[in-house]
Amino acid sequence: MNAKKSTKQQEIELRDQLLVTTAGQILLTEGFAALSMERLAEELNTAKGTIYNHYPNREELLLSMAVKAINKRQEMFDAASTSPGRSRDRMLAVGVACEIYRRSYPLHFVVESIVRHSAIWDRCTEERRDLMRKHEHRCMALVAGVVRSAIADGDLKLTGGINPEEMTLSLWALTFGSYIIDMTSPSLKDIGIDSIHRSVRMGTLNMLNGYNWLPLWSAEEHGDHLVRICQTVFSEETPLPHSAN
Amino acid sequence: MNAKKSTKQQEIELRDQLLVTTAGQILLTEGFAALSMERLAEELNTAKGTIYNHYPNREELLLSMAVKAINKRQEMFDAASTSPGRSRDRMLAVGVACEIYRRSYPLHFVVESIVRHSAIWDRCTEERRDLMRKHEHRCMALVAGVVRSAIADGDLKLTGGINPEEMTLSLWALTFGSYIIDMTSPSLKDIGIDSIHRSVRMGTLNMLNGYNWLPLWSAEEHGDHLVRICQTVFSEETPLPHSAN
DNA sequence: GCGACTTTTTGACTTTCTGTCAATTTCTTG
DNA sequence: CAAGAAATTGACAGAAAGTCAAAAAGTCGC
Repeated sequence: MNAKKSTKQQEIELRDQLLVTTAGQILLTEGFAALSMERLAEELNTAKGTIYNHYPNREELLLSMAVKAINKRQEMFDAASTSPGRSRDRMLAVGVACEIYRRSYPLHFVVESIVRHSAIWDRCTEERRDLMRKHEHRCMALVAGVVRSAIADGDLKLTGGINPEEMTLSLWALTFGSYIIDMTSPSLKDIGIDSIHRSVRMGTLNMLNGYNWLPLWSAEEHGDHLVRICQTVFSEETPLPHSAN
Repeated sequence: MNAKKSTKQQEIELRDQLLVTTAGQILLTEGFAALSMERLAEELNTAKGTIYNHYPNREELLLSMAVKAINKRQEMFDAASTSPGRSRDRMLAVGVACEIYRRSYPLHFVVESIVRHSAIWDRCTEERRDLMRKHEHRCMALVAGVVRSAIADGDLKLTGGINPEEMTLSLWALTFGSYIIDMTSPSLKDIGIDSIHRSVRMGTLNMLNGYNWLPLWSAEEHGDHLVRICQTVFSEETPLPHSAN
């Protein structure tokens, strides 16, 4: 066996990439219903059996896409949770990471949410599900770590019998829930919701202030810190469009 | 035509009820994948065509179940948003309504979330989708009304350019998102999340405190008010088990 | 309670997609 | 280049969706 991969191996890997990007394109432009293994085979000009050689079923293909997605998210959370400054700056950086992730990688978000459905999830191999769970727990742990560091620094005291993971969950729920509702309720604009992102920002800002996480910020201060973090921690990412929204 | 419905009409309505409850049972006990029109026909001892006489496809059946569910939710929101006391009590009552709804009507919640999927949603008639949207907007409007009354009473001032609907959305997102994550991430217990409901309660409590919604409450005060509201506004509903969680 | 008309039911049929697998082609390697 | 390994193929079986013409059941005026 060569140090370099054989021609055939390369070809297969190349096709795997093409498979994933094609699936992503179909998903984004034509929706979940349009994504069938038959369609993928046609699109790639191969037989259906070849597609099934790559992934044992449609669900596994989706989950493998989701693992790639959450991997990216974890990377961004990593950068956020180790960024410089006080604990509250790092927590804001996590929020910024979520917003950039949602804005810049819409397919990633769609895939992550599709894969949560039992109809999909239940049909995947335990192996890949475990991989997904590990990433998810790691993301959670990174954020919970920021909460813990805030407590250690004396910037935050949790009351009401809540623990750092539960607090992390409610932040995650607020963000994730907003995006899901936004994605699946196309008529939000009609009822006065201009920007889901502003709603999430203000929701988290006020939740953190409510938890008395020092230093307390006004909406203006929050906005200033947000811009700074975009420029420093995530300067290489696509900048947030309409920073004010 | 009689004032009373003919025997046949009654029979059909009866079967419709049976159809819906059977579908619900399958959904809860065996999951979405097990719910097929063929299976329903077998279960009701009729031909497939008869099932299609009731609903033109599986998706419409699900959406009709979702409309029933959101109808119940709207009823509960109605009771909450017109309950006596200051605005913050009413908002807490909405939170209590969500918790009771989630605990006492698990099928309702499952159906509401299933139906949000584009794979389902897109295949339903515009008519029924509109009905669903109307209910959803009505629920949102009820909660936003509580926010507006708080502003009118001088108990709340919104800053940061946010409007009542956006604030409502973030509360709804926190609650809905938590339940979704709880439902689809079976390993939450492993990472220190004992009670999703406590997490939601503390999250909303602190978000409202952060928005400076008067009167500000401690975790203890919040708990006291919660018990009171369960007993007064929702006394006829199944009481919350493990009130402390 | 009969005959004409309407409504409902039925299940065989078409379609669409999943997933399998034996035969065939292509690739690798000594 | 030959022989064994690996990948590809497409026909096939299976499952479920959704259709529809024929049959059965129900309704109603007389």
